[in-house]
Amino acid sequence: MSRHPQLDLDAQLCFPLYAATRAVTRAYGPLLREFGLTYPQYLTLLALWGDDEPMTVGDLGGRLRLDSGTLTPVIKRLEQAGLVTRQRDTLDERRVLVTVTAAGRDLQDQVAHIPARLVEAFGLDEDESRQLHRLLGRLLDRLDGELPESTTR
Amino acid sequence: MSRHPQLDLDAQLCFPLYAATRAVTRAYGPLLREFGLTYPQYLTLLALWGDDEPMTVGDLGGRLRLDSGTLTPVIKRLEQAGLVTRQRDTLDERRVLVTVTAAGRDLQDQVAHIPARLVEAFGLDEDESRQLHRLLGRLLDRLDGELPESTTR
DNA sequence: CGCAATTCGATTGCGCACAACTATATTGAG
DNA sequence: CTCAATATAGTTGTGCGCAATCGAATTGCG
Repeated sequence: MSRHPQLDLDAQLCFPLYAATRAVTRAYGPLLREFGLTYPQYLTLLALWGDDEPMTVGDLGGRLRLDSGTLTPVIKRLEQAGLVTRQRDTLDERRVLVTVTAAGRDLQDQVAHIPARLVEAFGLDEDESRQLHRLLGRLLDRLDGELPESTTR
Repeated sequence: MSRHPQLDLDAQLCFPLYAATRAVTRAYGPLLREFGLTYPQYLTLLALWGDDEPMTVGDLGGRLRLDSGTLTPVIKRLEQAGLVTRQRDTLDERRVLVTVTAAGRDLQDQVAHIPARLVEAFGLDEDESRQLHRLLGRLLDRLDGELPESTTR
């Protein structure tokens, strides 16, 4: 055993959080695969569907808390799949505007059943889900809150 | 806005979970970097410190819920850093035994202060931490429980 | 206006995750 | 004992995450 009880894997929050996230991502895998999507691609679409378009790469990054190094290739794959378009903003050539295509909008209806499937797989009752959601929100606010949380929302 | 309210990013558990995990990993980054470790490498050491050695690659995978495709390169980097050794089990040549070196054991004392630093950064009180831990545990049990949870624990 | 500072996105490099597959070793049925 | 089935780690290929850097566009100070 470890010389320091606080170093025990299961005694901390970090490992259960890490393992649970990967388990959830794995649970989404087969459902999203049906539509040729990965989990980060799906989240990117959720962000686009839930905001006014077009969004810039920076807007998406602020929403998803991902930088351009991660997002650029993800968006390019969504573009390749015909779900979004990318175009330089003519008013500010530094920006790239991301817009959902008709096919991308249609996908909303096809994936709309997925969240309920996952909630079922999670096996938490409504009260537990709400608590977990609240605690994760507090954690996020505390850890990411000091960052330049975009004022575009 | 989305045509389906259940597709809203923040209304679900999946995105807060995903974002919180990345925020926590980022929070560990600078603290672990001081010792030349990444977060998965740190978790791998925690698993080794917390169990009887030597552990096989499969044992580690069962503990961390990672497969050999992920663990093999992680362990090789820990070996490169002089923190663990790898050797074939002479009794069963399929297995690889991972053992912590003296330097690896010494690292325990140096990182022992890190969990408390993170707990502080999380900004959750004791009760909230316990609740979050419990809920994540339930989620993990439910999602990973059906897998061949190794009997070596 | 002129030019330094800033913004924005893309690029590069590294290290995970994981699926799919391979090679080798062990086990077990007949 | 033989050989098919299984167990185990490693390899390969794809797709994130993120730090660091770059190049181009924009802004703002003097």
